[in-house]
Amino acid sequence: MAKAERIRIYDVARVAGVSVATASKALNDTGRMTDATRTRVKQTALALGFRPNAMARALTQQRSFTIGLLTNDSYGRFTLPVMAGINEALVDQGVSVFLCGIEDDAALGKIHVDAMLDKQVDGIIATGKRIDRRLPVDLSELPVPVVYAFTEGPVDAVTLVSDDAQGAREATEWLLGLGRQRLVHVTGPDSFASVSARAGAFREAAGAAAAVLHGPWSEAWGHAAVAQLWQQETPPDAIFCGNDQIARGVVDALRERGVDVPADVSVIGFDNWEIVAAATRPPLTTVDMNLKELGRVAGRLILDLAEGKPVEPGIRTLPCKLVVRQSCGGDMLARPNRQEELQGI
Amino acid sequence: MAKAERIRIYDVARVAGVSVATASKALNDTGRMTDATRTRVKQTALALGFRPNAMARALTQQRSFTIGLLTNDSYGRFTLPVMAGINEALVDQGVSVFLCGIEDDAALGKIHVDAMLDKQVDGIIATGKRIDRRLPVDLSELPVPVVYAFTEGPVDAVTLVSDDAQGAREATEWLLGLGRQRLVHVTGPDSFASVSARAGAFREAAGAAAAVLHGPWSEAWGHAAVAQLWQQETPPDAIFCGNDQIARGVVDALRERGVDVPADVSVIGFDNWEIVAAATRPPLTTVDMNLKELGRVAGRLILDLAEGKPVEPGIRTLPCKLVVRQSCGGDMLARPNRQEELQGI
DNA sequence: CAGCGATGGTAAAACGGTTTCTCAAACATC
DNA sequence: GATGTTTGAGAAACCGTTTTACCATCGCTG
Repeated sequence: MAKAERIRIYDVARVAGVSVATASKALNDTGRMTDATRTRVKQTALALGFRPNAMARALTQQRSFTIGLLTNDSYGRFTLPVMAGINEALVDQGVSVFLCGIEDDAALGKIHVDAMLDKQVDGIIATGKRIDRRLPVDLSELPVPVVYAFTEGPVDAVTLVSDDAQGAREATEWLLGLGRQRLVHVTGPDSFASVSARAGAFREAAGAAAAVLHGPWSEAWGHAAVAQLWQQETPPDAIFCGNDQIARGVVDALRERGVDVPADVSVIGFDNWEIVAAATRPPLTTVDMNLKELGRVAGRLILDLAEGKPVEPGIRTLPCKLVVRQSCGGDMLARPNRQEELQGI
Repeated sequence: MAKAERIRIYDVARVAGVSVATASKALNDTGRMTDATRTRVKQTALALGFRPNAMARALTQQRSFTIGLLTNDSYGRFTLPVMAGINEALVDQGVSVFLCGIEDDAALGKIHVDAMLDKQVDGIIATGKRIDRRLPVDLSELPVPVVYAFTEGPVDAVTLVSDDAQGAREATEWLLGLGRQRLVHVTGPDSFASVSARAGAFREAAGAAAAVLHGPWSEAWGHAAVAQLWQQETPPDAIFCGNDQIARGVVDALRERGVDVPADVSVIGFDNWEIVAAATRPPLTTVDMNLKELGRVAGRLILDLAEGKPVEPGIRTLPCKLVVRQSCGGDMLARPNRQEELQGI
């Protein structure tokens, strides 16, 4: 903890033999001066190891280069990829991110939002664990821009979601393309908007008769669903699951029954939660919601908003991507961009 | 986005009929004035919804009420609980946390640390995914205090770790207490310090002859270990695993073999990574490293340091706690504080 | 050579608070 | 009633930048 006296712009100016004003302009590439002066100032700043005090700068510029990320997703399963994307988009702009987990506690939410505003964040990104629920805080009358990513916001807000329907369609078509005929969709509670969206797309692609089974978002439900399905005379030859945990349960249950995945049955998951998808035997083919990209876009949007650039309000939908592993079988070479997908693992 | 003009202390002063200086002192409970004046100022501030600009305040006070959290744990498995604890400790002090994931990228680490310093953080907490590895950045000569939590730091630093040996001992003794006789420890690579610490404690408690098997930190290794162990004439009746993923693999492999958990074999995991531990069938009894508490302590320490209070350098070790679920069997009632443990799930 | 527009630079005023210093009035002391 | 001593409050300096306004100097033109 060497309490090295921090260098101020005043020091740079003195050493370079100019006024503070000139130093500031030199370093920010603004104002007019000879090239000689500008480079001289820059060099001394570099030599002295000068780093401007972001607080002082924020005070005049009305820009703190700081944003807040609000989430109620305590496992970080959705938030962390989003956060990674945000950081990726903002780090070279020198923007830092306050992360606040607020669970579903409105009071805690208010405290954190107030703290963020006090600290003059340039914007707030709201995110969560569910696309059709709101955070327990009202962000609609804030003095800073807000972007909703993977969580519901007011109708006129800037919102980012992943394309559940398209993801489900791709998964279903992939199964059909493998020659599977009896498709079933085992998914979460139908109170979730994502569930209906995915189920709808599944039915459209697989035929209206194709069964959709609802249950909790758990491995246990995957087991139960298999038990139920294998009571029927002709069990399915392909199961598209609403998330990776259900898919894992399904795969495990099938193995216990002696049903071969992927030889007898193809299974596809949803989320590409690597820790589950990769540990399943065989590793899960699954739909990736591209949350990192979603985070990147959110970061860029909040930046644009902070800079006053015009941003069209409304819902932006980002495509999902099928990540092919080994739970479906079939001819992987048929897939044109297979290399890339395998790398995405 | 109602761009409501933010109220400044100037406005409060004017409305309350005092000078800015008096207003400031009134609100901060400093200086001398009649109680009447003080409360009048406070009331007007409240009525106007005044919130001080944290940047401006930081500039004079040399305190930003902001800290940085640096991590290379991209899954957030260890970082999120730590972060939750930190937040819990700091939120009522009005401190916000910059979260920066730096992977193992030294350049990225430097960028983020510099950004934090520019933003005048009051301190930095370093954390990671491994207790015996350092982050790829040197934090030893920083102008702000640093606390290392669940990651290695310089010898004279303030460091927080969980008590691997004690956790392993408790797990082992629990198995012995259930009457198990042939204990085996299936764990991670012995290049990990935690692995040796736990293995050492295991051997001490279970007898020097008790076997310790090393492998990767994966479910697959759990399966492999069981295959290996059940080749022997007398397989173990209790398996203590180095993490929950291995334990999950072990439990699954045993079920596939028709070995009953917990009737025939007791299994204990490590980490209490709920998403794995609770989904295992039966749910895993496992050692919780109390990372949230670790975060709380880290938060308090960094605050003390920031306020200049004396903090003894050195390694602080926090106890682990056994979380009892159903993978061990035995008389759960025997455990005195069982209720509490079950709630901890 | 007076007049004028660039050019290169500086002094000073923000930004929004806190803190130190100063001072008049009220009060106590002798 | 003259002389300290509190007490309450305000003026001004400060924190470290950016930005505005201003001012020399210079080269050019007519």
